[in-house]
Amino acid sequence: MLDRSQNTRDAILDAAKVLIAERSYGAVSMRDIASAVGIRQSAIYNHFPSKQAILGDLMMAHMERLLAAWAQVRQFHGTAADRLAAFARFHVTYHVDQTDAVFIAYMELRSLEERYFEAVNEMRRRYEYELRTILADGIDEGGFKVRDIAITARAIIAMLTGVTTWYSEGGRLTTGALADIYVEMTLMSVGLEAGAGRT
Amino acid sequence: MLDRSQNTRDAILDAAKVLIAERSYGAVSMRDIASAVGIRQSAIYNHFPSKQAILGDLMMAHMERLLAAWAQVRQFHGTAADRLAAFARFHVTYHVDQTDAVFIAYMELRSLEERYFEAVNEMRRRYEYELRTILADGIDEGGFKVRDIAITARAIIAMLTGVTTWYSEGGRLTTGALADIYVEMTLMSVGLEAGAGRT
DNA sequence: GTCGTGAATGAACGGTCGTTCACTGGAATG
DNA sequence: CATTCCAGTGAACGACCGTTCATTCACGAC
Repeated sequence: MLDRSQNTRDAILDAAKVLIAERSYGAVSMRDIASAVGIRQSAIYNHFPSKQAILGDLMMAHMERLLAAWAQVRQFHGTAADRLAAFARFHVTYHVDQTDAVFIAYMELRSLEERYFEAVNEMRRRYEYELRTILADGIDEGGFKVRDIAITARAIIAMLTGVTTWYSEGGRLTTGALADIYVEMTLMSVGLEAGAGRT
Repeated sequence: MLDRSQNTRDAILDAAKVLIAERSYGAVSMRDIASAVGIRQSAIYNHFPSKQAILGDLMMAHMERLLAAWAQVRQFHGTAADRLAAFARFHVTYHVDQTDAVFIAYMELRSLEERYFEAVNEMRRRYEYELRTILADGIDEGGFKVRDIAITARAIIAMLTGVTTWYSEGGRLTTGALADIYVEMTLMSVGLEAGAGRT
């Protein structure tokens, strides 16, 4: 049965995600992961060829899901301000639900062997490029005050991603209210008035 | 002679800082650190009681230096916009020269045993409080558009600290020009016009 | 009912981990 | 010159690491 195999595989990925986010890749052993799943460590090798492959799979899957989710949300029409607001809202709301995966993606890049590293980095570039395009359009349309597209894009992504380092589910704000604040700060950070970007 | 001991101790801290930033705490062994210093692993125990103590010392020292450096720069006079600009400029220029230490401080918090963790976290809170005070003053004076002081403070710090994840010394921008861009984005992110904050 | 498939097991491998300890040797002190 | 001091050594410790492998066992297909 394919399902049984897939279930175990997913359980391994889930357990690894939580454990690695908690303790870091180097501090989590195959025995830890196996024990969290309820199997012996040797059984993991029926699903993954190595510990590295688990980390690689985790990070590749995370970036692929991120790009796919954004592709479903992005709009090519509307003003650059609207699209920037949409990007900021998407980034915050998507990341807030995936703090473990985000943490690993930003933290364990250096633990990745080169073949995985290159692929993950390429996807990060593609994602950043989406924001750069919006910024460039906003400058062309006028209205955006951006001194350096590359730095501004990274600054915005760093600001938005920062939410994952302190957000906890039981907080005083709903995800929507939280996103509102970040959207407004993002718009203002490129010189737009608060309230621009109606999305 | 106290000097010889102190030199070795500092060399251990320096080597550990570079190695841990490169590979993460869990992936660096006492043998790695000792070999980078040019001694055997057992000699480290003449200077530190444990591997944890090295990490703890590294992070405590980093936060203490950060707070001390800010204390030397901060001004109590001037408008809130000026002080916000000064904070942003300080944060970027200070962190750009210490990417290893910053990386470790934000990355290996979870690797810290509780007694170190609490102390380091308390210093982080103190630093964040400095920014919160400026934001609160800016709201009182009028001119700052801030919806939530706590979130805005964290968003700004995340944005500014992000510089350490991609900055490399041979880049196309001088530190000053880089800081200019971040200062402007910070000011705009709280609703000030570009060019406010003359520092 | 037999067979093939593949997930899971448990023991074992060579290696590395953090840490300990009896020791050595050279410099500082009297 | 004799003594104290301590950074540094090298071997060893028990534990744990990622990985391998012969084996077991439950299952769906014929």
